[in-house]
Amino acid sequence: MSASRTARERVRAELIREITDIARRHLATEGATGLSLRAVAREMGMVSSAIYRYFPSRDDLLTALIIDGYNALGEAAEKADAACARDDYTGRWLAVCHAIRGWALAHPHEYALLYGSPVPGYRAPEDTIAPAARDTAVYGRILADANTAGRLVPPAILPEPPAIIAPDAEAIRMLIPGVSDDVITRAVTAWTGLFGMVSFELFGQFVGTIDHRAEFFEHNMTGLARLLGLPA
Amino acid sequence: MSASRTARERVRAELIREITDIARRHLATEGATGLSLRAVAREMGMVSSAIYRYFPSRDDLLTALIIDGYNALGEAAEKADAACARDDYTGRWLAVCHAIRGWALAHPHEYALLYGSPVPGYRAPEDTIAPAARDTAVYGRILADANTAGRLVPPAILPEPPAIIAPDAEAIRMLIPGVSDDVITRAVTAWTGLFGMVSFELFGQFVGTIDHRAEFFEHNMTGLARLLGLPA
DNA sequence: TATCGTCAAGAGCAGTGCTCTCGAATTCTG
DNA sequence: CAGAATTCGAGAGCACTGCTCTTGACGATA
Repeated sequence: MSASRTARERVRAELIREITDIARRHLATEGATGLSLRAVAREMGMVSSAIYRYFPSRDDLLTALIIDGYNALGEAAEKADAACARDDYTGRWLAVCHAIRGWALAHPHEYALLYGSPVPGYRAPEDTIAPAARDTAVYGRILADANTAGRLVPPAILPEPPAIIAPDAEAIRMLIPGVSDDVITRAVTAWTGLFGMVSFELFGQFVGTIDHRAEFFEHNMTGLARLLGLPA
Repeated sequence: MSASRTARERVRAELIREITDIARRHLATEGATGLSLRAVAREMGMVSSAIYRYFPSRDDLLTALIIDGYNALGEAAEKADAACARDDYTGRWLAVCHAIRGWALAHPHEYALLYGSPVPGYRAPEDTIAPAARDTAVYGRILADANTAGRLVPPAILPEPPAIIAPDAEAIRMLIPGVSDDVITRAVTAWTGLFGMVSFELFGQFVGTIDHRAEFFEHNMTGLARLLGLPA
């Protein structure tokens, strides 16, 4: 009986996959607000109301795309990290930076969906949290590895972090075990700096000022690596 | 004759102001995609088509709001800077950081319009470029002042910027006259780091990890000040 | 074979941006 | 000052959106 049941479920899963594929294509060309359930249905040769059998609302379809996006970005980061020598910590950091930037440039609308302004009226459900942490997990592992190898030596140019942020640091330490609060605040600085730079480039803030964006990015990420205390 | 002419123009200008005011209120509550010309017209007791006499399209209304937003943010930065002692360069930088973060937290949807994902199908016209540079002008002045006073001493922990970014640095030097290419790349790092942190906080990336956001922000901006070479 | 759940289709509601036309008011001109 | 020209608000209408509800058909299950 489960055979016939899975038969139904299989065609259902296949349809869901087809919907998300088309939706992702529309998202890539039109952007988030241009994503229309009716247009997706039209392309599938379906009537619009039929889509609602598979996605109860537009937001649910958006959620599926967001989860896919986080996973794709996380996978890109993982692959870039895996291609480096394990003890080349700076190289791993830079590889992840370039992977994230590269993915963002290749999928601007998807990146905007993940790290841009939240879609109004849309509230990210719990399901998106786990995949969202996939790239930061890669990042944390690099820093933790460098730290345990004794290769994370932050330059003493910063004041000590205030004691009040200790609980926050404790939470972040789950991703970067073994490091000091000082390293954790530096890690947040570098991480936000990375995405700040990618977002500025992608959202047009560099138009007219910075042309050699890859080189500028590379240099700045190297600088953040130094601030983190990664070896030169 | 110019009196009667300005009579018409005056009521026209007044109506435009009223439209943008209502639109800004709607934007603040509903967000950019929730901004509806018909809703604005309804609130004005106008019929929807009449709005098009004043704003040829929704994008034009959006452009007006964007320009207003850049000016409001720039003014907040200017005021924060002006309230500091001229030779307290670190204090001025921190004041501008907090002003920008404060404005962003107070006007999240407007901030998203300026620094979030670009509205799909919307192309920023030339008119937005000048107001957009208002806050960066404040920033550049602080660094230039510190530099001419000999109080900008960047710690020697970074490699030299590659020669290929020299033309970009030259363009940016218009905002921060007199500084080296090295300082310019650091300035970009700090500036993108500032907005990266504000965007992360505003767009929900810190939910569940960082709770003491003001303190975390303050500490990280202080760190970026050190990286810039501003005095302790 | 009869039943029951799943599904696509269609109509319909309320809303959107935007265009067009048509009178009325207002401004400019002779 | 009268007539011409311009500007403006109102209304209807087009094509589109997300979403709901009902209807009828198909296929799996007992």
